[in-house]
Amino acid sequence: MPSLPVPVLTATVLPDVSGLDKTFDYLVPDELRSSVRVGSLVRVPLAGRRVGGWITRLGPPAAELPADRLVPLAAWSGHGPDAATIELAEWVAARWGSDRLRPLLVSATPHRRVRSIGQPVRRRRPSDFRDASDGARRLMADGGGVVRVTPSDDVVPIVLAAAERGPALVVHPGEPIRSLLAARLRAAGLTVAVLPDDWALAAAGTDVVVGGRAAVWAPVPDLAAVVVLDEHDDSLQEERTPTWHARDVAIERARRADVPCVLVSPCPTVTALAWSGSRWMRPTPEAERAGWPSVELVDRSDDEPWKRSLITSELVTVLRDPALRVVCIHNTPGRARLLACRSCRALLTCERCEASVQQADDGTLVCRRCEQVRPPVCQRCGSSTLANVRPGVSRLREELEVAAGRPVRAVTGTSPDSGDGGEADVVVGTEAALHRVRSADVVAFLDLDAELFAPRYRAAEQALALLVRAARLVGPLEGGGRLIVQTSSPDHPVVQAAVAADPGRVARIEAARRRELSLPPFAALARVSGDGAAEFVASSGLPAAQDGEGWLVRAATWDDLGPVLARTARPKGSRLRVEVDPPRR
DNA sequence: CGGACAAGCTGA
DNA sequence: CAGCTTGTCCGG
Repeated sequence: MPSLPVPVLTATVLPDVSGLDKTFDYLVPDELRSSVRVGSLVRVPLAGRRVGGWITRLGPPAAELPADRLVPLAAWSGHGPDAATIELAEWVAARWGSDRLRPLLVSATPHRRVRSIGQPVRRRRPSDFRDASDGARRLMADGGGVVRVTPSDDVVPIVLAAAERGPALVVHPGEPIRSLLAARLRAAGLTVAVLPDDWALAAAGTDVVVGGRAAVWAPVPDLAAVVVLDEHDDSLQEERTPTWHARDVAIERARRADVPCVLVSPCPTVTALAWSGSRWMRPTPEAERAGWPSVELVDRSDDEPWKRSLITSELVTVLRDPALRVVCIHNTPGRARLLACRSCRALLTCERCEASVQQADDGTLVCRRCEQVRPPVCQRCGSSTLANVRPGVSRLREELEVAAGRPVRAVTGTSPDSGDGGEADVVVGTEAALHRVRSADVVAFLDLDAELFAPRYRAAEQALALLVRAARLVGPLEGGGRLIVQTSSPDHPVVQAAVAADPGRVARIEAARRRELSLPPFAALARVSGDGAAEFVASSGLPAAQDGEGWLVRAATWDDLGPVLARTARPKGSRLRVEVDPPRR
C-alpha cells in the first residue's frame, strides 16, 4: 500500500555550550515528532561529540543548507521553556545589549531534567481570598502598578489579591522569606510551586508560583497576574552579563500576557514609579509611621573631620546597655581602607601602580587596583607606625569591644557563617551582617555618608534600601525597634525620609535629579569594559565617555541602547563586558 | 567551547 | 624537517 510522503521536519537547535552562540539545524526523526516542541531540550551531535541544547524553531528545512548535510537529533531530553518564554528571552537579550541567548535560556530551564508534566493542581476557593487586599484588587483591576508598604507590612494580602485573578507569579529576592510566604499561602488553601525545585509542578499548573529572580522565567500556564516583592532589592538584577533585572522582565512578561503586574516595596524605585505613572498606592501616614522603627540621628557635621571617631557617645550608650542586641553596620571589610604614615605623613600606596592600599585582616597591605601584597611599612620612609585613616570592620571590632565592655563579633561577606553567628549581643559588620543576623534591638549605621555619597547613580536608593533592611531587623516602633544613623548630612533626603517614615520624598527628589542629569529611568546607560571596549563603543556610534577602566555609553531610551549594543560586532579577540543599567555604577 | 588544521618558530 | 606553539576557523 503506497504511503503519503511525510514532509521533512527540521529543528533549529541552540547548543548549551558556552562561547558558542550559534544555531544548527537537525532532522527530526519520526520517533521524536510527537515529543519535540520549541523550547524542548534535546541532545545533538556537534563536531564529533554529543551536546545538549534547546529547539528554537521547528519547520521545513531552511533552503540555504543542502538537506544531505543534516543529521538527526540524537534524543529528546526533557521539557524546557515554551515558545513565548524564548521570545521573551530574545527581547531581554536585546534590551540588555547581549548577543547571546544561552545564559537567559539557562535561567529559564529546570535545574533537574523534567520528563513528564502532570495535571494542574488548583485548589482555589472563594473563601481563600477573604484576606486579600482591597487596594491591591483595585490596582490590578486597573492594570497593575506600584504598592508602597511599610517595612513591617505583611504582603500576603497583596499576593492573595493577585492569586484571586487566577494563576499568579510571585518573585521575591530573599530566600528565607520566600519559603515562609509559600507556607502561608498553602495554609490559606492555595497550591504553591516554589522555584527552582518545583519547576515541573509549576508547569503542570498551580495557584501560585513563587521564586527568586530567575522565577520570572517560570512556566505559569494561564498566567493571570505578576507580583514582584521588594522591587527595590538589588539582588533582582543579574550580576553576570546580560545584567537583566527581574522587575523589568516581569513588567514585560505581564505586558505580553496582557495581565496586571504589581511592584511592591517599602521604598519603590524611581524606575518602578516612572513605569506606574498614576497607578500606585501607599499606606496612610499613620500606618507608615507605625510600620517604621524610631530613627535617631547622630549629627557628625560639626566634628572636625580629622578627629571624627565612628564610635560616638550616643553609640557607646547603647553598646553598654546589656539588655540591647546591637548591630553596627560599616561597609568596609578588612582592618583599614586607607592608611597614612605617622612619621612622614604620606598616604600608603602601592609600589607598583601607586593606587592606595588597604590593610587585610592579617595586617598585610593589598593594592586595590593590582592586588599586589606587601608588608605594613611606609613606601617612602620605611616606618611601620601607621595611622588608620579609614578603619575597616576588623579594626572597629576591637575598638567597639573596648567601648561596649562586652564581646563583639565581626560579620562580613567572607567570614564563615558559623551557626551561632547571629547570637552575639553586639555585632559589627558590612551590609552582609543585615542578612546574617536574625534579630536585633538596635541597628547603628556608623557612617551612612559612605552609602549616601557612593559613586553610583543609585546610591540614594541603595542607602534607603539598607535602612529598610535594618528597619525589618529591629521591627516597628511599637516593639521598640531603633535605628541609629551617624551622618554628617542629617538633611539628606534619605536620612529625612527614614526619620519621617516617608520614603516618598526620596522618590520625588531622586526623580527630579535623575531627570535633570539624564540618568535612568529617564535615559539609558551602559558600561562597557574589557579588551576591545574602546573599539567596540566607537563602532557602536553611541556617545561614550571614559569611565575608569571602561566606558559609559548613553542613549535616550533602552530601546535605543541595548539593541544597538547587541548588534554591534564584537572586535575579533575582544573580551568585553557590557553592563546595561550597570549595577555597580 | 573544543577539535582540526595552517602558519610560524626553534634546533639540529 | 620534526616537534612544538599560536592563531583562526568551524560545527548542521
